[in-house]
Amino acid sequence: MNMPTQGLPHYRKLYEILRKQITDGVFVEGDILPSENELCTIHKLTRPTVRHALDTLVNEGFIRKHHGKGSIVHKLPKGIGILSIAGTTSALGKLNLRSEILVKPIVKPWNDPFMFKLSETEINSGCIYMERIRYYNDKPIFYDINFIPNINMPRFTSRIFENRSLFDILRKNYQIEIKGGEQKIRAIEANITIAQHLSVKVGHPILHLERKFDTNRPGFFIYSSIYCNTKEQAVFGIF
Amino acid sequence: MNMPTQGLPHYRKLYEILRKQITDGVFVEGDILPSENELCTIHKLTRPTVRHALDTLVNEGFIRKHHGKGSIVHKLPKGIGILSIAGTTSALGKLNLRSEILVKPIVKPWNDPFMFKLSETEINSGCIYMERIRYYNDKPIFYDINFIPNINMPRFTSRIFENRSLFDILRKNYQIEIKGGEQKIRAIEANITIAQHLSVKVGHPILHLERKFDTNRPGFFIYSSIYCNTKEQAVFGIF
DNA sequence: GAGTGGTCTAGACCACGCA
DNA sequence: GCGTGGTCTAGACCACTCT
Repeated sequence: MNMPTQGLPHYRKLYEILRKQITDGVFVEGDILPSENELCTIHKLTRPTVRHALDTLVNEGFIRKHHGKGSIVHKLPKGIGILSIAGTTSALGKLNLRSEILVKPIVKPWNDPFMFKLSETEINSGCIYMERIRYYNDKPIFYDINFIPNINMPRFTSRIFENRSLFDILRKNYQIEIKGGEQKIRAIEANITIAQHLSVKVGHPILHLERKFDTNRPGFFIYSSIYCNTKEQAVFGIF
Repeated sequence: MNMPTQGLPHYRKLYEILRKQITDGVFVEGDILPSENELCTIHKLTRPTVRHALDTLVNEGFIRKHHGKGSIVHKLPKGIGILSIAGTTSALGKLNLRSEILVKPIVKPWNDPFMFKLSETEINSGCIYMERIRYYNDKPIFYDINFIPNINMPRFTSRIFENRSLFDILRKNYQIEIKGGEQKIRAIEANITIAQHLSVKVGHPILHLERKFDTNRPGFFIYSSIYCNTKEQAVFGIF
């Protein structure tokens, strides 16, 4: 399940260790992590390296630092965290997240117009298209449509996605890492399609996220259009 | 208008310089910034310091780094950027943003229930409450309600807010800096109050953000509930 | 005063992109 | 091959918090 820490830079290894300890409950909300100097001696690293790891945890909202006190574990979000989440950081509460493929990956031309500006290369290659529903506590919460450039993605359309993270597959089979991204956020009314997929009435307010992910492949971006029913569960973000 | 750079750490000064050059158009989308080594010699700094400044710009979406190439200026968001924006980073497109006070700051007890859990100290102190409408291109886009703990905030209720940033006033008059925060995001239907303030029909889909800001004062948080009409302008975020 | 995180220096070696 | 950013070391001094 977990990725091996071999080959990763030191600060990343330490990050993964501490992150796991927090999500596993070794450290809980309000706990103080070992001090930077202690982490240095424990892991045989120097302070800039340790601080790099801690900075990442701060950016992702797992800890907060307090000058003169220490690094304090922040409360884990109670809602569904899909914002500000990138890289190996996967959605929180994933134990309760189940996904179901609505449209299996197929190769087709890009939608026109598209939500983001595309490069010539992207347009000429076409895209791999798939639709998914994600359930939270057995209720359909997310209906997402994904667009992946059809550039050097062998056998992608025949892979099994059920209950597997799209980003996990991209990382493990194609060595594609998500480095960041941007998104447009809107509140819209559910149309007939969205209403059916999310089990709501037509006209129900829906959160719409249009996202563009940066990857470690230059010029290679992943796009998602996500419709989210926030009636019972808010989407959670940090900044 | 601009804050003086005296007293700021070196990496922060360099950040402010580069950020201004980007927002002022000295560097435009696609331009490559001077290399890290060049910035070192220009500003008489060492690489970790320069990198710290660049890291901040990356986190806020102003630049992207490409291994072996350089730091490339990212396109500035076209929508309204109020997510992932903290500290001295103010909203983009602010030239077109005008704000109007709906309810002048008054001291009152906290709403019960409140959108976030409050500490005993916060509850016992009461809060400073104010409501605002913000216009984008002369259309009402944001209706926001702000809650500030009434702890050591002399003369706050008599200050002039019209067209001034709340965060600017907090920084300049009370030395309060925003360090980060968290938010809950929902799509809701406009009720009668929201509909009036944002000039939409009752039932119109509205983006609702409930935000909690961390500050440099320990235990001191700012809270905002923001209703946003995203019909014409999406809200923009980076991650 | 002791310990914490915040800032900074002055180097080093590596992997990547490009000509 | 060269310049770029990515990682890392081994120190240093300061400001803040708590006792």
